[in-house]
Amino acid sequence: MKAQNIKIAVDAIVFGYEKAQLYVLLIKQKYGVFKDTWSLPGGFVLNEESLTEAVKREVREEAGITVSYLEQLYTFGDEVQRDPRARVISVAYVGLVNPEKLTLQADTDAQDAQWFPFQGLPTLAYDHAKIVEKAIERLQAKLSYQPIGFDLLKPEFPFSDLEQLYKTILAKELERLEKDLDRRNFRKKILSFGILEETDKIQSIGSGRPARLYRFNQQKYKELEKEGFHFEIKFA
Amino acid sequence: MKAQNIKIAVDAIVFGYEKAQLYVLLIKQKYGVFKDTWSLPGGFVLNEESLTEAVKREVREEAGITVSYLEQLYTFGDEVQRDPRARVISVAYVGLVNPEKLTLQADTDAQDAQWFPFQGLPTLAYDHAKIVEKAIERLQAKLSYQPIGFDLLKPEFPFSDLEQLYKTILAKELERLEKDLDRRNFRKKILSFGILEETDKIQSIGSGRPARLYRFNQQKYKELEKEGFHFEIKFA
DNA sequence: ACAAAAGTGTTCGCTTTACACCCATGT
DNA sequence: ACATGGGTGTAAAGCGAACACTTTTGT
Repeated sequence: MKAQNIKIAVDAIVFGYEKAQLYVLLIKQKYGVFKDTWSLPGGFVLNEESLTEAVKREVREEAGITVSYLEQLYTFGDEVQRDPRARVISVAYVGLVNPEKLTLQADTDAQDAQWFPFQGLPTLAYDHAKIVEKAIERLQAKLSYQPIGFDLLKPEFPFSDLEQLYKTILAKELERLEKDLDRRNFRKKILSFGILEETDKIQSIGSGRPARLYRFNQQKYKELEKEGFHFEIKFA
Repeated sequence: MKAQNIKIAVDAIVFGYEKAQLYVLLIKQKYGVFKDTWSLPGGFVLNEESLTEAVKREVREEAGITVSYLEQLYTFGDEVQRDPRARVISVAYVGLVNPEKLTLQADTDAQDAQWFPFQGLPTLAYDHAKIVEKAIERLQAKLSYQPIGFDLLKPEFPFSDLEQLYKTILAKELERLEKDLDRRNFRKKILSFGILEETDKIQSIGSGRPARLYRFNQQKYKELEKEGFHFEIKFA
């Protein structure tokens, strides 16, 4: 039996959200067959680091960004051919960042990192299109049964932002079902969970009545979860 | 930068079900530090095979079994230390087999393969206990939103078998909620999906009224799925 | 005053739940 | 005849869906 000659890499698909737009972080490749092609941040795992460490390191090195949520997505092991001399297996992660980090510093190597609107991604290197597809499915699914939307918002946000986030990310789904999020029902539902606390801040943007800001209470959520509570927002 | 020295392996957690019992397939290790310890079937991925091929091959070689359902579970990459000379990353898969395959042939290397009742697993090698834990969570979760229970039953089965399967696998969950599956409601629900077809066979086992056999119509399910149908059985 | 966004309750229909008796066979 | 498991309907409650007007600010 020949010695195993497979390399292991990680790839990150990092989502950001701002002003009713979902963004994906991409890196321009500098070398190799895919030179000047956009790709997801990622790279080979070092011998001494864990997989999540590797992902975080790559995202930091390539874009100067720290994610606020990270979750393993899937391991793509059948077709990736990154390096002609060796087979590569890639463990893909989904990351979320809050809007403060959406502006990229031009430090380090970050010149070639850029946020792209999810609608309107360029052609991607390797099999990254497949990863993106799986990632958006996961994001959409998780949005309906886990409170991860908050990781894409500022720590304190008006209710309408949360609502708009759901509308944006689930747009395709809602369209297919010919449904729309009902503002009142959505708010009622979320508030009934008791995982949001209202701050005493009120924010006014342009015209219209100013909005009260809310904060997600992670701790409260974890408590409730232990008691058997399930976050769930349905669209049927 | 030192050359990457990480090996990639696959592990399979294969579930079987029979007579209100959930089983897990285990292999007795023949060599190494874990000699004579039970472990999940698995091993290193060959250079030329895909991950799923690797899993299927290992399960075949080590237990002479072919699974009827296979799904990637998770990639465990942070702590596995299988071989003292190299780090090992393991991609775990969940497999399901129907009851016909629950009797192991004594051919090939299968002498050291054995089905263990899920309640009552021995101490496992490596980090396999962690894999088992994640796998049962996945199995329980999927049971409620995907029609995978059928892969654990014979192609034609009485309704009570399906019901008992759910009761068995979700026992912990039902206990925690102090709920029980209602026979009538369960049946009504499942039948309302229109993914079961009744056969004209009637099966009599011991005493009691004989039961009509049903068959899962995979094709019908796929059609419905395309139209936006979601299989779902709740326990709240 | 008007435009723009935030905030708020009620009714209706459907889905889920709870619940008990008869049926067909083996012994 | 009795024991065993299979098969069936209905009523009440709870939840999700639909829906419109008032409030507060900017211009």
